[in-house]
Amino acid sequence: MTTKDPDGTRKKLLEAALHEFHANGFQGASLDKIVQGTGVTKGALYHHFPNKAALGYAVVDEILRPWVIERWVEPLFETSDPIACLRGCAEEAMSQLSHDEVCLGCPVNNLAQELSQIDDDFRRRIEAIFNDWRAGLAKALRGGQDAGTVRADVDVERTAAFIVASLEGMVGAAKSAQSMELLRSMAGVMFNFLDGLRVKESERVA
Amino acid sequence: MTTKDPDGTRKKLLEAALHEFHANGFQGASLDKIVQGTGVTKGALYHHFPNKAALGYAVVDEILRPWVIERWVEPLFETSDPIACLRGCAEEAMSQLSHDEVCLGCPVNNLAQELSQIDDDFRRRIEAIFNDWRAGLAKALRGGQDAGTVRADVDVERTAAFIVASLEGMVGAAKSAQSMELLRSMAGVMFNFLDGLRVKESERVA
DNA sequence: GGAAACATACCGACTAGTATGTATGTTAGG
DNA sequence: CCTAACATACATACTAGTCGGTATGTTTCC
Repeated sequence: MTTKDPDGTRKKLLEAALHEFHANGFQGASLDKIVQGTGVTKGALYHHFPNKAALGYAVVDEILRPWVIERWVEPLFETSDPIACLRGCAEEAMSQLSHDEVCLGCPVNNLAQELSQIDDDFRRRIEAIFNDWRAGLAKALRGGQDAGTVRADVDVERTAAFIVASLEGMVGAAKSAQSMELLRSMAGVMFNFLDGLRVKESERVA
Repeated sequence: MTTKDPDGTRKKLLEAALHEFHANGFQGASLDKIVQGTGVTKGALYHHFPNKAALGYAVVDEILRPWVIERWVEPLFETSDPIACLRGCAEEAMSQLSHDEVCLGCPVNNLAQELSQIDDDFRRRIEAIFNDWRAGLAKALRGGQDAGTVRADVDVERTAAFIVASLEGMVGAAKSAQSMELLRSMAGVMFNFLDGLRVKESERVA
């Protein structure tokens, strides 16, 4: 230890924990391995977090939630064409995904599926992320309706929920198949579905 | 122990293991708890299965795989309207789902998401189930095209993959939200999507 | 300014408990 | 009577979490 750096130590622990959780799940994650990777010690870990669960909660709240919002929600804030915007998010996410990352899946959904039934505090925190996402997407679709890019008969809340669930399902399927190709195939169908939500040129109100 | 019953013992172990895995995940499952529930002892367990992983593999191969095939694939075998058939499967599945079961999610996808990255033998076995499902659905869609119920321009393989992934994603989202209502909402959007795959009445070839 | 008093950050060996898996003993049945 | 089927007791490894102790900062007060 060269010098005290509480914020840095905390951040290192969160990052290391995220990777360990992503790779092994929360239950499979070992605190010893987490601290080994950072050089930080267990004493420091328990100085910053009262227990393993609290470390997990902090990872969800302080890393995953901002990450999802930044990548998937904020881009939708000021667009009149949410469908194109969403497609852009998806394509960017896919383009940045390595083979290894495909095999690891979505860290948020991994935790959701592993822990929802086991730890209700975990579940609520993760659900907050999905709620933000669904709400942001629904609002953007609504905006698209106002702007005339999205069909008026689309139920924005339900459609948003379906889209978010499908995206996570696709990532999960690709993870299980270890196949980026499968992910891209399914994305193609999803994009067709999204196009089906558009106002058709022939129906366009000038 | 009143009498010896190897097949029965084995089956009891598989059922108990399935429930433990479903409730706590594979890593979170305890062999002691599994045997406690059945009255069978640990010696019997290790007589029938060399280790915990083998027990898990057997659950996937001998319980989950037949279960998925029976519920989701076989009904598609002899139908000329796969879209209606699939919808029927989904609605039946939803109608039989209790609140607790919604919170537990799909046992197949739970294991897939938990273990794909950790144990490749697990992953391959689970992937075999999804492959069967996707292939069966794709074949049925193809049959629907031949029968004139499904549009000819539908890419059956990719669409099948998307549908399976979306279904699992929806169940996973409902699990995280602990909400049957959300599941039904998303199902409505899914059914609309499926209807979009139909040959429209106006385009029907007599 | 400087030292005492205190607070925060961090260290790492240790404990108690639990997990899977094993070794050995007992029983039932062809 | 011999082997498969089961039971019990135990070994071993690993886990989360603890606790006494140390080092670095920060405040207080003469």
